[in-house]
Amino acid sequence: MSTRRATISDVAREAGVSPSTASVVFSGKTPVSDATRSRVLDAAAALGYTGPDPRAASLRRGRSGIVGVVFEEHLGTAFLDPVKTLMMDGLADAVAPLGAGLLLLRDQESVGAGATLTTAPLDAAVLVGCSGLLRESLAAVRARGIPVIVIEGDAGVDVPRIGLDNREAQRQAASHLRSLGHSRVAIVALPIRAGWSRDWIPGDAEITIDVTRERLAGARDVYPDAATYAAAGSFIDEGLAAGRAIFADPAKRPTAVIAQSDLLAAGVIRAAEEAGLGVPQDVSVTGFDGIVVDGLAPYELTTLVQPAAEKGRAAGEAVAAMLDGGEGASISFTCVFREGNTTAPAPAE
Amino acid sequence: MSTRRATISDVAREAGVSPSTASVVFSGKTPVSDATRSRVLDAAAALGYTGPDPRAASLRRGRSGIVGVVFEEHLGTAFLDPVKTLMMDGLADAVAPLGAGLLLLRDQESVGAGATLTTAPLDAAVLVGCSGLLRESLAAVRARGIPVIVIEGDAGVDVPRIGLDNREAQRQAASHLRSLGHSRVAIVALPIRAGWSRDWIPGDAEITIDVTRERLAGARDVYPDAATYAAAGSFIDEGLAAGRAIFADPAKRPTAVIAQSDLLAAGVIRAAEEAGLGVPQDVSVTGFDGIVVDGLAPYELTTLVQPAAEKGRAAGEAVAAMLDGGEGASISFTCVFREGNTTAPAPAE
DNA sequence: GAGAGTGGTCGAATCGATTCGACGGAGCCA
DNA sequence: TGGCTCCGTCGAATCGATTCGACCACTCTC
Repeated sequence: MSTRRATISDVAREAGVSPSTASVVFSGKTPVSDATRSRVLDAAAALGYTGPDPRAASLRRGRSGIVGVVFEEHLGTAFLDPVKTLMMDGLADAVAPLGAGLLLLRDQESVGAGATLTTAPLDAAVLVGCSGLLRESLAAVRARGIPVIVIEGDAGVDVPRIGLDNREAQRQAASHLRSLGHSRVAIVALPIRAGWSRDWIPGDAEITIDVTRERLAGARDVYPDAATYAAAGSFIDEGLAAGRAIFADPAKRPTAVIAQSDLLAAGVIRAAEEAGLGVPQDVSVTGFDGIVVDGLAPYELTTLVQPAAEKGRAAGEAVAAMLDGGEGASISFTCVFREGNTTAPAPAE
Repeated sequence: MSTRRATISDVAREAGVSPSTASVVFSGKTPVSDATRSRVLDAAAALGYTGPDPRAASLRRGRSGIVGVVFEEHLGTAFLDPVKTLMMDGLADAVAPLGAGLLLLRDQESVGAGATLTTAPLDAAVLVGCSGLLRESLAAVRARGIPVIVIEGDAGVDVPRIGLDNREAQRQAASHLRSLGHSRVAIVALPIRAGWSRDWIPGDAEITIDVTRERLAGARDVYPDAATYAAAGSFIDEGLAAGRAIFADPAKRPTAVIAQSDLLAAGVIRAAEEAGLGVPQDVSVTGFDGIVVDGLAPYELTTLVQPAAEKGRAAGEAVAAMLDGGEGASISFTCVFREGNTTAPAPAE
């Protein structure tokens, strides 16, 4: 049938009230008498009206109930990272009270591609990282008065950000190793730039990914000359490959490895086992993130626990505050050092 | 300043054209002379107009460019599952040409919670699984004429679904084991219902989760009496726990284990190693999903490769078709058996 | 009994853009 | 030069709901 769907005016007419009253019955913003309410509800049922059209409502109220989350990488890749997953979780929790949902957006603006920062009906946007590509659409979004916040990235001075004390935290782990007497230490870093393939990097390599750079700086604050191998991503298999490279030459084996993520650390541990090295007797390994690494038992990583879910939650709360007309404040989170059973005093020479 | 943001009418006035013409400049739906176009664009720039308001546009066009993805579980949990992640990826790809994005929705309708199926401006909805809870909101959504499709679940006869030949596929794996001469076989199943804690289950246990039931049926088609241990989720650690339970009694050790997911299988393999059993010499293990299990090398699971990304893509395409006025058709995908190095002939007694 | 307060309902304006048929003028061919 | 087509622009209606002040009929209170 070609009869178009019922609108709230139809319902109002059917119930013999004005559209405004009918609207109020559904939104509950104003008291309505029980008699009226049930008349309207009955009329709605009779007409098959299932509530106000969200599109029209969002136009009128100026709110869509949608918070965009923008990732730099392919969606599938983003969710492979447990830290991001946790963060999303916290974010989802924090925006729920706003009655908002999370819209997944990709950073790329390729032609004919999906919803973008500029075309989606967003109330706010949360950037996870921030590449150059993003910058221009960002301007448009901000011009429109949409609150923007960035997690682990830099989107310009006036965009509030949620950060982490990466350098300080990593320094803590390194200090821990030094206090255990380790002097020959290797570092397994995260990728140093987009599209990076695993390899050793020189001490003065240019590093465009903030997290990598900061954590590396922290490690080098303690071990300025530590050999560094940068992986192609945060995966156990990458850590394994890095570990193999590191333990390849028995003569140059370090007594400790600082990995920039727990997954990398897990791989390094496996490589150590492969090489016949005991963890932590022969080699100590530290991670970063404090996530649960599935399948790592019985090891418990010595690592830096970062409040991943909290970061997401904080972003959500900042968004809420900005939507309320407040100022978005930058927040920096602190990692907590957690000693597991993967670090021990350096073996006697 | 309290000057409200510029609208397209403001731009039109500034440029000395009608609003309709200005609109057309931005949408590109109708040819416009170059002179007019640049006048409008200049006016827009002068006024700081950054393009049509998506809210208003979506009201008028009747499309929001948003496809809702509804999960049964907590978001964080959903993304822990590599199969779902892949599926999301495929889905994202398939809806991109529609100019649509993915809105994450949770199944729960708790009070004051976030965006819901009924309050979000959706063009279509994709359900991942379908619990009872969902059913009612589903009715409202469908009444509104929004296409709905379900992946791995049952939302009623008239909701098209994307399925998998779980039973047939699992039977294939079991047959493979039988052809290798295995007769003492154990099964490690996925959870049999929501909130399940790992434990052995009797042969006649009631199973409310479709995937689990179907795969189990496939395995039992070949090994009707196989002891079955149901895990609490699809994780390596769960597989490890299950494996320990299975290999606990040396007298009753099976020579093969059918795991309902690759992650479970990985855990089982680890448990076997722990128990001093070689894989595949002493015990064969099969998985299900065909994902890349990070850190499982050098093993290559004998498993059933399911087209996870394809499922998502198919869902997206079905949505596109339905949005085009077509009928949404149910599709069933087929798994491909892949022999790795985790199965071998049964050891001699 | 008059004035103040109150709970509920109504009207009308508004949110901002899109779309479709109409229309005016320019170019083309005979 | 007259009729015809085609292109670009314009007007006006429309998408569906929300909101705010006005208003009305009562009920308290003194």
